[in-house]
Amino acid sequence: MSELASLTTAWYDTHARDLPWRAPDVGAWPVLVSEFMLQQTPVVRVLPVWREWVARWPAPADLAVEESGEAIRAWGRLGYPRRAMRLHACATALVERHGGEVPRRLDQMLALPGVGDYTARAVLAFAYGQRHPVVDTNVRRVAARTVTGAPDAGAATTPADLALVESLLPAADAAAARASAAFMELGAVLCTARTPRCESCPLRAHCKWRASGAALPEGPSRKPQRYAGTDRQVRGLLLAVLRHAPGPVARPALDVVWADAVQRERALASLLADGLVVPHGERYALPGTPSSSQPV
DNA sequence: CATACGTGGTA
DNA sequence: TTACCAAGTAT
Repeated sequence: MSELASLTTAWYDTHARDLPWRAPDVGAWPVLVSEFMLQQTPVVRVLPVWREWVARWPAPADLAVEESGEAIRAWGRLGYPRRAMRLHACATALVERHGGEVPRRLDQMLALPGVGDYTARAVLAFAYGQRHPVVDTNVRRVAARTVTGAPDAGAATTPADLALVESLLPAADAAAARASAAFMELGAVLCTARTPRCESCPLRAHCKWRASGAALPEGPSRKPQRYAGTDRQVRGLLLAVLRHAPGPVARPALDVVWADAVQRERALASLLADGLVVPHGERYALPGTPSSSQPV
């Protein structure tokens, strides 16, 4: 089964995108930062923010001494700002538990805030060259199409997915880590969800899905992902106001972002519950924002 | 196991 | 223009 890995790795050797977190001298912390940012956010939007973060906070300890509100502000418009909070909490945990280093053990990685099955293995593979099944949406799609012939993977990552991908990896650590990057790249660049470029694929002669006609799914393969009118949108609007404010913000400045007061209050309450926003008397701010005598 | 959680580009 | 989709995690 290593045929798929060797073909994909050979393709990767000549076609990989030149992404900065893949440079050989990049440490485990910048790799970890990239993985947090890449959770559900496209590469092109991550690039500028990642550069800013690793220049500003080159080690976990540099971020850990900041207020979490600084992380939220620097997160910009990457989306899912809870990731910024978790990355800040992760930096703190790295300082407290691991001397400011990124650990090399899977169980220690999985115990970190915001680090799940994918991120833990991705960092160990890409930063430390370890052999782990690195299973993201790209890899699951590539495996589903080539191996099982399905047009897409199931809704969630299963232990069977991990086992299947693990069985595809070369035995040696470094080769396995490179194959993991190669499978992801293949899914991101060629074996895409909507417009696969099978003509250019190094696996075209081995792909069960292509052999059966490579038919794309009829309707939506996943549940519809609404945004307009949801609490998520309202949270985003509220947080955008606070990100751009120099200090605590009074109610009227928040009220203007959404007409429905019930939904607005619910969104603000959830931001407070998440710790993304903290009260300053009658006003609100990102965590760690100094109180100002000049109401905004 | 399903659901909540941002944002913007592309077809 | 609507709708899909993008290197997931926590609950």
